Amino acid sequence: MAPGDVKKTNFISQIIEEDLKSGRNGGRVATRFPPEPNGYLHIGHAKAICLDFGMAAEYGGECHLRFDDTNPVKEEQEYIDSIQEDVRWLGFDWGEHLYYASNYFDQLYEWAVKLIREGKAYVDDLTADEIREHRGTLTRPGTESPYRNRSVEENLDLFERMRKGEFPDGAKTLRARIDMESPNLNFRDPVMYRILKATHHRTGDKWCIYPMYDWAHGQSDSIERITHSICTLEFEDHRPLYSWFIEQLGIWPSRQFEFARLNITYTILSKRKLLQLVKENYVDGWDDPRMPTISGLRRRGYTPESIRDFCDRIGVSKADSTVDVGLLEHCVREDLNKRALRRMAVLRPLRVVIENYPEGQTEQLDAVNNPEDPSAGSRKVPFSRVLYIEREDFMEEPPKKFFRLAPGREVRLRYAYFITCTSVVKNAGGEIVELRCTYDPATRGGNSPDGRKVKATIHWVNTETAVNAEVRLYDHLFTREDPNKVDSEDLDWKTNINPNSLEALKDCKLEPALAEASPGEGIQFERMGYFCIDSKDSKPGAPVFNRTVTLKDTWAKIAKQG
RNA sequence: UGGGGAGUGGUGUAGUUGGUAACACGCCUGACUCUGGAUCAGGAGUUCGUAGGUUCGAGUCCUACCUCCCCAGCCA
Repeated sequence: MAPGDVKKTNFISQIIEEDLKSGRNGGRVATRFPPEPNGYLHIGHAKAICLDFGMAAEYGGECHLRFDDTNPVKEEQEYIDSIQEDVRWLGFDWGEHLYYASNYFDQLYEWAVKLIREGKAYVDDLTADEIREHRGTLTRPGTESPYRNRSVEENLDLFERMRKGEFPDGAKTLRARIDMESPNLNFRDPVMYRILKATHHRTGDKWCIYPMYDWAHGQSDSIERITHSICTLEFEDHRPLYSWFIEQLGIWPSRQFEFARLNITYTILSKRKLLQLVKENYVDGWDDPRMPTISGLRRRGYTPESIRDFCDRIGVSKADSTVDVGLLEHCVREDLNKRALRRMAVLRPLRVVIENYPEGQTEQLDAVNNPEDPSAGSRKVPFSRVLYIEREDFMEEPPKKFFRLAPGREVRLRYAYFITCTSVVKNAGGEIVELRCTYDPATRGGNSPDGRKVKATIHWVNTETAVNAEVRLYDHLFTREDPNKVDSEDLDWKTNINPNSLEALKDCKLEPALAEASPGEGIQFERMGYFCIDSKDSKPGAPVFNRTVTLKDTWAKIAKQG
């Protein structure tokens, strides 16, 4: 945050401040980020992480990382590892506070027994289908299960035997005994435990009954003395149940607060759908640079700072909304502009021969590393008679607003010389294969002693010393602003996948200094955008670069308008 | 048709004792520039979902209505 900026507040921080003022939790603030380890974290989670950890940090509290691992059939160690890596990479530290809901299985079991003893929970023999039928509908009340009024002794015995594994999966459930006519469906005797004879990634085969979300989450918060349990809007209906369990148990009163989840244009943020993209090979994996996952953004070249800044700017509210993906892009540009070294790289090469430049001669020219940061210094760039320039920087018949190279026109080669195009060489197919130019030796370094101005400066790479590379250009993964919008019912969101979201250019020419680029380092290819080494596919001697984001491009805008 | 939420410029948000709406992104001008980048200066755009009401005065209070989102997993 720049000095002078006003600190951003949101309704959550206001609640915390009021609680602090009233001394509600003894002046203590504890939050938690509770991912289920069934997928990789994405930018939507980053919003939650920034909020959870951010609030704790702002008010001198603590934020726990707690894995909500109550469903062994969907959860894996791989996800636990990636989640920890991503949270750390984003810049947050949970210190000693790493927990698992599965740590509390024993306590949860005891509390369940307590509720059974008090007649507030019972073992139900209804099948899943029957439970659904008995639940009623949104407008019709449910009906009570015939097993609802079993004796405490019978319930205790049955529950114990459920735990011992005497019944097959799905044969019985433990349900809270609340109100089958409640207008809030969550109160119609919610299932607390189901039988699942699955090996848990942490508790192994110790358990064959596993707690449901509603029964596990609030109690876990309470055990950890979480003061502000922040979650997304779809859990609003669960809040009364969250509080009900805590109240019945008489345990420490954690409270839940809900905010609107993040949506971004041209982006899908649903773990289920992202998993589908991975499983069905629409992308290269969870960390495909086109994915909105933290690992995908990292591989794409986004910085943790830029993601945090983004989360800061979008704010926190309870209104459903969709953020323009352009804001995310703006955040990386702004961050990278300050720190990225500038380099020259020609993505779509066009040969240029400087006819009046001595054959066999090479000179080293000075080039600034970062105009935004004088301390970044400068480097030498080799120049000689035959060069590459960007194909799109030349037009044989330029429209009025095109300032770059054209027959008879003079432009500046960045940090080098003014050149003038004298002729165009084409192949049999009429395709331009080479440009013949002359240079003005007096403009060495890029300035003309006679004060002559030129309308454009273009980048270039010396042919003899060029490093060959593959460069991957990315576009939005979806063609529609709202990927979930389809024109007819028989189409699904996958029909909106952008077939051109990846363009791999294999014949790119880089200046020599780029041979030493290291992964994780954001680099600006002058006039083309910000790029970084691909952490997976790049090899020494065969570099692969990913385009993080383009530079703002006024010409592209003009060209598009026609 | 039950319950729970939300509606402020194109987008996201701020607006906390009611006093004629602000910030960011985007957009448009211009200046400057060896990146059509960056930077700087300026500009357009909202009357606050709708209709009433209270009040000298309402985005802020009241009433009614409209629209959108979420909930009928032994998922989280």
